[in-house]
Amino acid sequence: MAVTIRDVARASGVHISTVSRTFSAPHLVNPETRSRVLATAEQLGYRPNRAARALITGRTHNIGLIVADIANPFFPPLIKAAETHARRRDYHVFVADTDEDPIVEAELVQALAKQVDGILLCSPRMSDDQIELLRREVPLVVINRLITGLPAVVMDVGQGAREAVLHLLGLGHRHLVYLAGPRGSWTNREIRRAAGATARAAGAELTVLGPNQPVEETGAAAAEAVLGTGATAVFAYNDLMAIGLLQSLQDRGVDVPGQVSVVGIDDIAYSVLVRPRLTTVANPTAAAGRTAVDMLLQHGDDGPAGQVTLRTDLIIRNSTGPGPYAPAVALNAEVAAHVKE
Amino acid sequence: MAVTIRDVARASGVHISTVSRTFSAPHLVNPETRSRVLATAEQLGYRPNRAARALITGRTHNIGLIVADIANPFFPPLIKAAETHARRRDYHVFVADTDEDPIVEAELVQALAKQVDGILLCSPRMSDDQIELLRREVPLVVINRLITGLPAVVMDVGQGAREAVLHLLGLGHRHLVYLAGPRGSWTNREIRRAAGATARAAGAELTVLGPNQPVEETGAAAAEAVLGTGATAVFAYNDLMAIGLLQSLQDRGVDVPGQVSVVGIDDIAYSVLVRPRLTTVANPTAAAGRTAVDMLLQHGDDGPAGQVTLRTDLIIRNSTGPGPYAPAVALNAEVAAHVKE
DNA sequence: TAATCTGTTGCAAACGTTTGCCGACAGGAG
DNA sequence: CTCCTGTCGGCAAACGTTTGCAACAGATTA
Repeated sequence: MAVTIRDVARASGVHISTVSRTFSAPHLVNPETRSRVLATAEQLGYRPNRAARALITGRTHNIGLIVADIANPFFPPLIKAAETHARRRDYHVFVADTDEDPIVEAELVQALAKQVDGILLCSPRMSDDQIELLRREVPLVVINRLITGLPAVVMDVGQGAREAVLHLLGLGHRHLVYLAGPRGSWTNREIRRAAGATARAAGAELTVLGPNQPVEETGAAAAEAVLGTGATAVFAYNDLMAIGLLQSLQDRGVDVPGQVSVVGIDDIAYSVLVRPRLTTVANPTAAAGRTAVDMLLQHGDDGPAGQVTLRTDLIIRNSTGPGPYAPAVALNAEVAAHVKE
Repeated sequence: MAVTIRDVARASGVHISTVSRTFSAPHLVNPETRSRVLATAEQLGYRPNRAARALITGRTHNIGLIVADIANPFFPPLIKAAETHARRRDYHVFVADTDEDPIVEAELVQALAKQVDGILLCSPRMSDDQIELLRREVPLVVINRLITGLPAVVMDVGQGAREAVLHLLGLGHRHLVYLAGPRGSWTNREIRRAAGATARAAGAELTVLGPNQPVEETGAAAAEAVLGTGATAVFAYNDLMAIGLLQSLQDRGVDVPGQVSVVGIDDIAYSVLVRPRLTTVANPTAAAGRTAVDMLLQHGDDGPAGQVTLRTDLIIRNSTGPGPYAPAVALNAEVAAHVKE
C-alpha cells in the first residue's frame, strides 16, 4: 500500500541503498543519479518511514512534552512555542497531560521513553528521586524545577516575587498575603521563600494561605480568608488565582486596588482583559519552551547541558495601588541590597 | 543498552517468540511460562519497543491532533480531553499547531501520516479538495467542518447562533452586528448563515463586520466600527473577540449591556471571569475531542464512521440586556418555526 | 493401537530503513 | 601498459518486533 524505498529503487533502476543515501547522505551519490531518484520519489509520493529509520538509527525525531494541565492557560503558550520550535528542527511533539498527578507523570515518562529522543518535563510534581530514576531511561529536560545535575530551564520567579513584594512595600503596604500554589511545586516554594525573605527584611508581615490548586476557583474561594487577615495586598501563586480573587473581591464590594491590591504571576493573556488590569510578574514561557527544546536536542552531542535561568518582569498595571502606610521608597534600595546577598 | 525481547528470552530460557506472545497474545502461552517471563521482564525493566511493533503490525498506536492555534483558549480543553481519552485507550497524541496557515496544515498531515494511525483535524482552514486528497494518505476525522463522506464531529453552531439571535430579538434588539471570524472557517459560514436567516425571518437587520482573525485584538479594534453601525447588539465569532470588544466598549464609556449587548461563542473559561459575565453559546469542546478520538479509533473496524453533531447551548449571563424596541416575545415561537424548516 | 486433536513452543521470514564493506570503473601518473 | 586513487553504487546485516508454520507431547477418539 504505502510506497517504500524499494518501490523508488525499482522505478528508478538503482539499489535501495542508493535511494536511502539520496535522502540521508546526498553527498555520497552522483548528482545525476540523485536527481533521478528524487524525481521518481516525488512522483511516487514516497515519504521515508520514520519508525523504520528510528529502529536502526536509534533516533526517533520525536520529543515528549509533559505538562500538569493543558487547560491551564500558563501552558499553551509554552506548548505552542516548543512545538513550533521543535518542528522547525524536524521534530514532532507528543503532548501529554498529567492532571497534576505525580503517578500519571511517572507512567507517562516510561510509556513515552522508547518513542522519543527526550522528554520535556514541565513543572513536574514528582519527587526528585523519582525524576532521578527516570532520567536513566530517557534524556530529560526539566522546566521550572531545579535538580542538581539535571538540565533545566527555570523562570526566576524568586526574583519576580522579590520585585513584586518591593513594589507593594513601596506603595505603602505592610501586611501582605501570599496565596500559595499546589503542594509539590518547586515554583511555589521559590516564591514563598523569596517573598518571605523580602517581607521579613523590610519588617513587613506576610501571611501564607494555602496550599491551593492553581485554579481561579480557589482564588475566588480565598476572598473571605484574605479579608480576614486584615492584609491590604495579596500576592498570588498565579494569575488564575489572582483573577479569581479579584473578581470575588469586587463582587463583595471590595475596591481593587482601592482597598486591596492584587498581584499575580505568569502574565497570561487574560490578565490584561480583566478590569482592573492585573499587575503581574511576566513569565517568559515561550522562551522557556524554545530553550528547553534546544537543550534537549543538543543533549546528545556533548554531555547534559546546564541549567538556564530566565528572568521575569514585574508588569505594573491597575490592580495595585497605594497602601495605608507611607510609601517605603527609601526602603527599597536598602531592602533590595539586603535581600540580594 | 535498552533491554529487548531477546534479553528477556535469554534470561528466562525461552524463545523470543514466546516472550512476544506473552505480551501480545497471552492466551497462547502456558500460564506457568507466562508468569515466569513476566517476572523476568519486570525485573529487567523490559518495555516493548513501539516503533518495532509498528513496523510489522502497521499500527503505531499514535494519533495526530492538528489545531489552528494551541494558544487560542478554545482548543486546550479539546486537546486535553482528546489526549486523556486517547491515552486511556493506549494511544499517544502528537499535537501540532498550524498558526492558522492552510499550507502548514497540509504539510503537517503529510509529515505525521506515516507515524500515526489517524489524524484529528480541528477547524481546518484547507480547502475541501485538499482534505479530500490527504485522506487518501491517512485516516482523518474532522472537527468543526462538514465534508461529504468524511467522518466528522461538528458542534451545531448554527443552532447556537439561531438561539442567540432569538434571545437578542426577544430582548427588543432589531439591529445586530455579526463580528465575523476568519476566512476559510466553516464555523464562521455556518454562524453567518444561521444568524442571517434568523434575523431576516424576523425582519431585523444584521450587519456583518469582517472577516477577522479570531483574537481579542480584532474584537477590541472593532469597537468603533460597531458603534458606527448604530446596532444595539453584537454577536461575535468567538468569546475572545467578544471579550475584546466588551472591554474596549467599556473603556470608551459605553455601558454593556445598557447601551450595547454582546454575545460570544465557545464559553471559554474566561467568559465567566470578565465583568459583566459574558452571554455566550457553549460549545462542547471536550465531548467533541473524545468523540473524534472514538471515531478515529473505530475507523479501522468498519468503514469510515459517519458524522456526529453535538448540540450547543446558549448561556445567558450579564452581557445582554433589553434593547430599544418592544420585546419580541410572541415573535420568538413564530420565527423559530419559520427558521427551523 | 493407530489416528486425530489440542496446547505449547521454536523457527524463520518479514516490516522499511541505514550503513560498513567491497567491487567496479574511470582517470591520472609513472 | 600497469598501478594507484577516488568515486559510486550494490550487497547484506542489522534494528526489535510479530506471526504463519511446523514440531512435539500428551490426551482423546475410533
